[in-house]
Amino acid sequence: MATIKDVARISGVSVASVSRVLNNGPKVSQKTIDKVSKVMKDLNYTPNANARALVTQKSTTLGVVIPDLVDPFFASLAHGVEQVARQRNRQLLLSTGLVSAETEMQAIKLLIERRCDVMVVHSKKLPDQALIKLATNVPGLVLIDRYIEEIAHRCVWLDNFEGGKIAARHLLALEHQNFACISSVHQIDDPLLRLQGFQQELKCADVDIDSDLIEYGEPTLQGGELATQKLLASGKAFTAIFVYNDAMAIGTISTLEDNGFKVPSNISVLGFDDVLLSRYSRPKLSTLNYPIEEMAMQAANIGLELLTEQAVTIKHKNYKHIPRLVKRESTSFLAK
Amino acid sequence: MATIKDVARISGVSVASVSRVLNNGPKVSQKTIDKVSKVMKDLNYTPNANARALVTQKSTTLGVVIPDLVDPFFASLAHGVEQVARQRNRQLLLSTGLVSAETEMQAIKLLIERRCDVMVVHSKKLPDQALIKLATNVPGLVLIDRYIEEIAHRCVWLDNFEGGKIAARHLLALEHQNFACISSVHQIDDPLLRLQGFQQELKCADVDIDSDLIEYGEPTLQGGELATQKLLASGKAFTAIFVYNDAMAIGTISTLEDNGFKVPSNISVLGFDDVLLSRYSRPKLSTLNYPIEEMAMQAANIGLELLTEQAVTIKHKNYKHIPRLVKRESTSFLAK
DNA sequence: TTGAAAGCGCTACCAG
DNA sequence: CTGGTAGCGCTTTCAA
Repeated sequence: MATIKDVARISGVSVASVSRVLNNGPKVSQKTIDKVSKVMKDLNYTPNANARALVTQKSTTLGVVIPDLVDPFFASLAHGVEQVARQRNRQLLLSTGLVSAETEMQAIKLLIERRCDVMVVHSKKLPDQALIKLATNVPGLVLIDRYIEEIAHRCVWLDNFEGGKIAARHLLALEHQNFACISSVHQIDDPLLRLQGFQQELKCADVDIDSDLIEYGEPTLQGGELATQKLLASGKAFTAIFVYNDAMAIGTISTLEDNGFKVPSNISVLGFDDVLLSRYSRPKLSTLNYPIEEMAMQAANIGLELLTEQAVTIKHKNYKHIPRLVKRESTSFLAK
Repeated sequence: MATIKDVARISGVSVASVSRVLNNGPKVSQKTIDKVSKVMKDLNYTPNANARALVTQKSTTLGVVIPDLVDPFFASLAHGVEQVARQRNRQLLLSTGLVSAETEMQAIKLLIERRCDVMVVHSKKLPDQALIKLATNVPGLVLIDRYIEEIAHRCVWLDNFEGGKIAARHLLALEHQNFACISSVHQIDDPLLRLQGFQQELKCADVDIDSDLIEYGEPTLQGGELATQKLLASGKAFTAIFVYNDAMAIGTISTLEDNGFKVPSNISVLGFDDVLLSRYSRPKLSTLNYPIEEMAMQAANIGLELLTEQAVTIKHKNYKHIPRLVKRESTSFLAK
């Protein structure tokens, strides 16, 4: 592969001049530009980004750390970051495979080795302190879907608790009184917060939720089906159900209909996330929109800003997002 | 950020020695190892991958070029490559945003600038010659979902024509005689090939397909709905329909049911791709499995191999894949 | 077992 | 406007 030296030698100028035309540097004669450009083309010369990064001490990459690429939710997150990367002329570095604190740390380390200075990190397992320390080392590190007080200005997150409350309000407004809930077994705060918000709002309306009508499952279609079967097996009646995410909610609808219930005329089902799936289900799923793509874009932009601004000026900004209710077909007024 | 020099200075050894412990180099005393390791930890030293790549002239990245990350099909492709990357200790470099020959080329160029030597490329717009030339410059470039005779040993692709035939055989075996087709408006070969295969196999059974019953649309839910409406508007009868992909097929089912048809009892619907969606629809979609994730893994592995083996030995391998019929609920025997 | 030094490809500074 | 050159952080001979 041709180097800058080859180009210099063949076009009969110094490497400095070649470098100048490469970077549209100031003060280069048109003659030199033409000559060098031609040789570059002839040689099929491609500048070495690693060498450039080494000498300029600045990165042209944008990192993103997510558990998985196959989950549409994280794909959207990555997509958001990717858009910013393209727009800002950076290359996307993706690190995945996170199931533990170790792999999360490993993924971040890999990015640091590449001297990636801006990264959007989705971490649920690393302790606060580890993340805080990392943040001091990586100027453009931004956390997504997580809130840590000490680095609040670098956290873009969704208020899950409020999400639960919004869900409750919607179902209450539809005059439901008998609720069930399906939550996720996963060891992260999100499901817990959603459930707590839901219950708190219910309590405000003097409604309680029978503990037999709270079930847990894997956050998948099958998880939703299983949990719903358990709910049904309890023999207790309910007319509305708040489900941890859309995939589970679709499993729930499926199981409900297999058991002779109509959604929403007999039972209303409310999901969470508003992934593509929710628009494809029949009935179309009512859900809470989790604006993950925009959040990811915002996070990436914040990371980029962090590099330039003196962090102080934005230290006290708040990047909390509130999910938005999307009424579609799976929730309706309680039938009298 | 601490460099190897810092580590050397503080631990009182040469940079050469530090480099040796970094690379588990041969012939380093345990004493040196311990001393240096401690300093590295104290300094929170992280080796600079760019500098390493520069001097060793070898990359530790794995590139992937896809149009988009939000399309689950491409997310699966990226996921496949990502798994190989992790497994082989490489970092994933993702380039997206492809709608034209220019952007496809640009995406690939970006990877080359980073001196990425192995890449899985999904390109539909670049001409054969451009790709062939690229392949000679990038040792580990592998094409996915595309077949080019001259570099056949570096193409991992699906036989779409055969897919169409399999679809026809399935529907014929179910005793259908009156067919409709929904294809994609996109300017790529895939939809055309699928349609041709479908028609050819039909012809073998002496069945023809009315040209009014071939419609085109965007390869999305809405595209499927629109195309189906047009089909219905033609007023011609059909009992089975072969749709370009799963998203469209779900749109088709939706529209059919809105118009009083039952799937599959009145009309059978067959999709293509077998994306996650197909398992979430009701009725569950019968479709042709496109093993994109495994294909992506294979492509990545081939790229890696290309780096080591003398290309000759594998020059004549064939990486054609045949889609596999997945019978679920949306196709059934013709009702008498 | 260790260190000195050359150099990977490039940028940026300083002279001219 | 151009060339010479130091050096980014690292690996890898070659000597010691």
